[in-house]
Amino acid sequence: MERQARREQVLRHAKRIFARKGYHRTNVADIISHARIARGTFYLYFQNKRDLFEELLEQVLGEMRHRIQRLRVGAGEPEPVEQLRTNLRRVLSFVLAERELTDILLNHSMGFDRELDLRIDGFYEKVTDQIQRSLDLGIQMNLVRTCNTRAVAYCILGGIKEVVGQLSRHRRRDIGPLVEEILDFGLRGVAQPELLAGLRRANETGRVSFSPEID
Amino acid sequence: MERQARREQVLRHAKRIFARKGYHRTNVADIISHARIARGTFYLYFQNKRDLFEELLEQVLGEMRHRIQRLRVGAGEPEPVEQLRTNLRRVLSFVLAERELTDILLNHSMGFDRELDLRIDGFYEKVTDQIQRSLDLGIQMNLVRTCNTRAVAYCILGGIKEVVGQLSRHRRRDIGPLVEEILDFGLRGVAQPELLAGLRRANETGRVSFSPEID
Amino acid sequence: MERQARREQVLRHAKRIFARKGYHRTNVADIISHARIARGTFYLYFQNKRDLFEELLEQVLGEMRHRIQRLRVGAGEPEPVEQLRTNLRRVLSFVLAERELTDILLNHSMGFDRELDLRIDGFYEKVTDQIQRSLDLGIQMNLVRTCNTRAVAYCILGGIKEVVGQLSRHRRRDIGPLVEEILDFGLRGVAQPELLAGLRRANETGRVSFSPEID
Amino acid sequence: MERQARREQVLRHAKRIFARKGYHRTNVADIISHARIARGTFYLYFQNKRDLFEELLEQVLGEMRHRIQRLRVGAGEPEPVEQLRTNLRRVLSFVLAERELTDILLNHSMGFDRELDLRIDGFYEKVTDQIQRSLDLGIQMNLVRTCNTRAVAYCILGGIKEVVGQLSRHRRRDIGPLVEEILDFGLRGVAQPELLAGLRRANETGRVSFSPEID
DNA sequence: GATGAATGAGTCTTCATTCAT
DNA sequence: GATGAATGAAGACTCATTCAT
Repeated sequence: MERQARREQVLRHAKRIFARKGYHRTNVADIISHARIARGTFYLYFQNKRDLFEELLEQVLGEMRHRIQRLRVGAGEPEPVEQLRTNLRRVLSFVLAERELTDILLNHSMGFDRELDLRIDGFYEKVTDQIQRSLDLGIQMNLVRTCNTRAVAYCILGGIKEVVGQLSRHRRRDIGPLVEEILDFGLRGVAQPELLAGLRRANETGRVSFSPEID
Repeated sequence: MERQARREQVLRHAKRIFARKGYHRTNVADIISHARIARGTFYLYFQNKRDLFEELLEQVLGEMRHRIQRLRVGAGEPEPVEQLRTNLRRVLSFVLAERELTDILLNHSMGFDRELDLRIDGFYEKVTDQIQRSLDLGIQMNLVRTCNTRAVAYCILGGIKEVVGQLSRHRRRDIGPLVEEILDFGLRGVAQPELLAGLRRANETGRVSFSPEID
Repeated sequence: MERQARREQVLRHAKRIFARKGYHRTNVADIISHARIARGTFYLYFQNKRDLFEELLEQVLGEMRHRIQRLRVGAGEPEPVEQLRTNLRRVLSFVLAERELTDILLNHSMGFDRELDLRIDGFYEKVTDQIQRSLDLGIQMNLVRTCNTRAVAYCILGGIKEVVGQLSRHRRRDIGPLVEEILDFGLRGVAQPELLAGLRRANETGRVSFSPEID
Repeated sequence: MERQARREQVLRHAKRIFARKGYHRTNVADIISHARIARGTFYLYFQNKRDLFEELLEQVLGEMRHRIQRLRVGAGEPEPVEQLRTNLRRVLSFVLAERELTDILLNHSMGFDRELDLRIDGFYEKVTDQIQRSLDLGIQMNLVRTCNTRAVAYCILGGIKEVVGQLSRHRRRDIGPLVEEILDFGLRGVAQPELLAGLRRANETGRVSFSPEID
């Protein structure tokens, strides 16, 4: 367990430096000097620099995968919009809490090595799939207008990436309004026109909702 | 002229390699071996690798800046939506025509050196400003619903970046439907709810329009 | 301390090579192969080749500055001639002891880079000033004939440089007679004619002296 | 002859640049840009950079050899001191007239390649021999005191080199006094003590002389 | 002859990784 | 386990020289 603590100490420092300078401009000397360990010690805990980076990347991806949950339909499940909101909120919270980590994923994405690049690509591909499936489901449920769900999924993914990327770079405390803003924009973008009439921002809660009965 | 032709030959090859392998994994040896020139020849035309890359980057940014035009309001000017469509179409056409070049900007963005990173950031910042100003204008004209225009501008920018990024990587011939899809999504996301009733995709043209008279 | 020892090992080898081949014909490969260290190791101890050379140069200049002492006049101080003799002896001893080092200063002087060239120039300028001041003092004390002390100072400096340069290149054990020869030549060149009658080489000691009472 | 004119044009420019920056810091680009000829043209007139330099060096050495004439003893020949004076005057005149050329020899001496270095060494060796022979002759003629003529020859050579080196770097118009100063210093340094009484500087001419009849 | 684009050997420098202590 | 000195492969850049036009 001592070992694990040590690893984490180094990871903590490396994370900060990678976020600040990017993968290529960060060298092992930077990491060990900040972590206050010897050169050799570094290689006692990590196979190499790429390995350390991979681990950090896996942390972000893992946490992100965990926080982005597939929409569930069924009795007892929250409304779809509510599930989207929760997903978004979880993602943005993570960004806020681990700004450096997410900055690595979002602002220094790509250009490491073939395998890591593919892993990031794969992650985004998965998320896109999930968004697309949700849209397809929405169409089936007659909540979403018919559209090229792949293209729209990319739009949605991109929008979130961008907002999240900005969030990871700039100081910001309260994500609530931001979540609503994104959700609002996205939902309006895909909603069935018929539902749009009922879609408005409830003044009291500032929340987007499709539930006319709440209104 | 001879000189310029040579430069362009090298740029052409370098472009392809940068797009394929990214900035850091590409070395001068790669470039010269593909361009079939000697090491010294490279330095006859470019100060160094970074310089060559900067030139390519400037090509993309310059062309993009040129193709993204500010919305003009006034008699004789096309409808705002039409102007958006034209911008989008011009951007996507460029991506299709110069897939490798745009891939550099979109998929290998960031992590070069401080200055180039800033230049890319600056470009996106400018585009975001432009989107935001358009939204603000739209609100004034009562075409756009009130919203946090900065946040929404990021969503829109991100959506376009993502679609464009995908486009630069995958083969695709016809951008028409894609343009409409993005436009549709984005317009619905920001439009005044009152206008949404009149907004639909005309079956014949496949075009989004706010003009109820077309209907 | 280990570090310092290593540095000195490299300096020792570099010194020999610089002395043999000169600065420009010596490359880092030469140095590391003689010092039997790896390329990287070299840069562990020195920023670059120029840096290493600068250090050697500074060693010579420092030691030379240290060994050339300003003439002191006053009760209890040795006779001026004796002080000159001691200076000269100290300089020549150093040359003999550190033939390679002084060879660098004397036979490969100039042509490195602007800054190092200036440093050597500056050193010689300082020495010339010192010689000139001694001559001026000698004139005041009526030991030295009136003359253009600047020009004569250059003659003296040049004479010493040349002898010393030869000494650094050729094998020679005993500097005593050489010191006397230079001193004799120089003193006769500048002495007040009135004193010259009393100036002769004492047969027993082989030493030049202005002290008539010894006679 | 056209060819020769061209060569000299290039030599003239190269001379200036070599004098200013030294051999190693001067590159072919410098030379051709100043001489306003194409790269290839350079190699039409000179085998290579080293060759061009060698030619300049040979110019200085040749001219110097020519201006330094062996002392002649015999009826109808000028006095030895007068011959020394003439030699010195000729050397210094050349320095003044061809400052850049002599600067190359004197201030950037050594460190080119083995062969050129040896050639310069050889030149100085010859001059030293000549000085030594003159001293030996002087001893025979009872004009010069007994001394280590080799060592003294180096002193004299060095003195002249230094003065000449300074002269080549700094602006100076009138060499007359300088010649006398050096001559005075050198002659006093080696003269038979008996002659020193008669040696003084004639006020009117400023010239050193051993001729008591002038007095 | 003249040109200047092209060449590639030579050099320096960096930095991730290893290994003896 | 920890250390940090040592390594050497990898890569960038320069510049004297050649050669096709």
